[in-house]
Amino acid sequence: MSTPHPTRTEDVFSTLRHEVLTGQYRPGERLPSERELALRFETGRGAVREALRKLETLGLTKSARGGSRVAAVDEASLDVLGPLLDLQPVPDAELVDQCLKVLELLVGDACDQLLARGSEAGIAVVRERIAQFLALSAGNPNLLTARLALSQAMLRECGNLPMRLIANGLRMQLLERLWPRLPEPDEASLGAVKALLWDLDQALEGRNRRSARRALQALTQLNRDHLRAALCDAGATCDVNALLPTPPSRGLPS
Amino acid sequence: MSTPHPTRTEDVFSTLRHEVLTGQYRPGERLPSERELALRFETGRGAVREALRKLETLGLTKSARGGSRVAAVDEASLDVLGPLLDLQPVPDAELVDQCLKVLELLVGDACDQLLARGSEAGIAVVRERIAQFLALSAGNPNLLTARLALSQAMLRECGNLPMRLIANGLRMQLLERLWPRLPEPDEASLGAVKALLWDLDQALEGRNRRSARRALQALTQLNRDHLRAALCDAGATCDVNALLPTPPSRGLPS
DNA sequence: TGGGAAAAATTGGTACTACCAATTTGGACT
DNA sequence: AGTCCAAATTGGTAGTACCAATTTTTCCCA
Repeated sequence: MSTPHPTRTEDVFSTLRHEVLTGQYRPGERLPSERELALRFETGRGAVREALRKLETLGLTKSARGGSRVAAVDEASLDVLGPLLDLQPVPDAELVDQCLKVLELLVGDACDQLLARGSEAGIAVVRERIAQFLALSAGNPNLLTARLALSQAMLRECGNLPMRLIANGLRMQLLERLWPRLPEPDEASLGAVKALLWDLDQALEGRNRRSARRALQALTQLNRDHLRAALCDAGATCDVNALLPTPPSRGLPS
Repeated sequence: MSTPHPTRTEDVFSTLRHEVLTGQYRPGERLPSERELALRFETGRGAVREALRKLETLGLTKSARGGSRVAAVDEASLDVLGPLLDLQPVPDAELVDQCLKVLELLVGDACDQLLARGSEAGIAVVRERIAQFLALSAGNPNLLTARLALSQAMLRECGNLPMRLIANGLRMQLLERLWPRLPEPDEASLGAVKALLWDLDQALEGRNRRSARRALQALTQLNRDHLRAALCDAGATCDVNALLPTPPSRGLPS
């Protein structure tokens, strides 16, 4: 929003997206006509149309002859999460936590599937990632990258494509916004993480699904707590529902 | 694919999407120029550009001055799942099963969160949905709708927005393709479902998270088995990886 | 006065042209 | 071969014109 957008289409797109997400147009309401929008943004109708196609693909609007209408937010694509986090200067702690909860769920199940299928190669890959992380010392800038590579490997090796797509999408949108705010791990917490990772490694070696699950759970809980604290310190709000425009009144116009 | 697309943009979009998903362009490879595509589809460059914007929003391509390039499939949005299912006349049984597995995971956790938070109103809503289903008899065409309304209610009431977005997206894409193939529940299986739903209802009343979890798990397992059988009978393939174009060669061009 | 059908204005869909700026490509030169 | 520069290519934007579907308004008749 502060940086000038590289293209007019992107400008129109992100502005309209923001306006829809902030509820300036209520679900089912008509959007201004393309010609009006072109006039307002001082651009050609082509750029406006391209922006509308993008909104439509996100599931935020429906275009048809006679006019475009906005859709309810929870009918939208997962990809609106990022913009939703951008609505406030500091991402909403509750929403971030919900995302992490879903990620925890997915990674946990991925690990379970991995062990259940007994994919030797997959387990080996994941364990190698763990080893790579454990080899890093505090202050190493690659710590986060290594940590992410671990969960990514787990999701890849579990063989569940939808799971991978979801996790990738979530991670992308979160990372973009959270990277600068991620708490620098201090000695103590890094030690805790490493201990848990060591547990996880042992569980993987012993093909112990319950232990692995427990270690992963503790690991992500640690992450969630740290991140929530960091966000709240930064003055984050903590109420998802306040972000959403008008609770869907039953029976919106088709 | 069989039905003629309502607009030229949609035509170009779905055709290109199909070609990308079937691997006719390898990840990182350049797409034909907009002018070439316009020529090929016998349409104006505007329509082609709108289609490209949609592909870009899906995460399947990246456009920049100098040319558009296709991205790796697992960097795409969750919304490519539907088209991915369309690659074959009968949706791939394995992929569908993976989707259901994720849905099961989400609904299960939603139920857990619901009980954990002890939201009286939410629990009441869900129990009402259960009652509505139990009131229907075999052969009633609303059975499926009622069944879906149940899990939808659970996801809505659990208060986790990302979860709702994911589940909605998954369900939408699955339903569109699977609705005509959904197995008509016979007396016996309907009875089993109703018994499990009754269990679930009891668990909800008693705020018993473990029982609820178990009932839900059994319920979705039933669904998965039925659907997989139906798809395999219809001659579905059963190998997700065969669907994906070229396993991502490490280090694709930026 | 109310309802409904016809006419007018609006709107999205498509096509075509022209020009700019960034990138890519290919060849000339060192 | 390696480098650099210029030309061709490509995406981004602007503008116009027209069509077909939809919406809105108008007006007539019961």
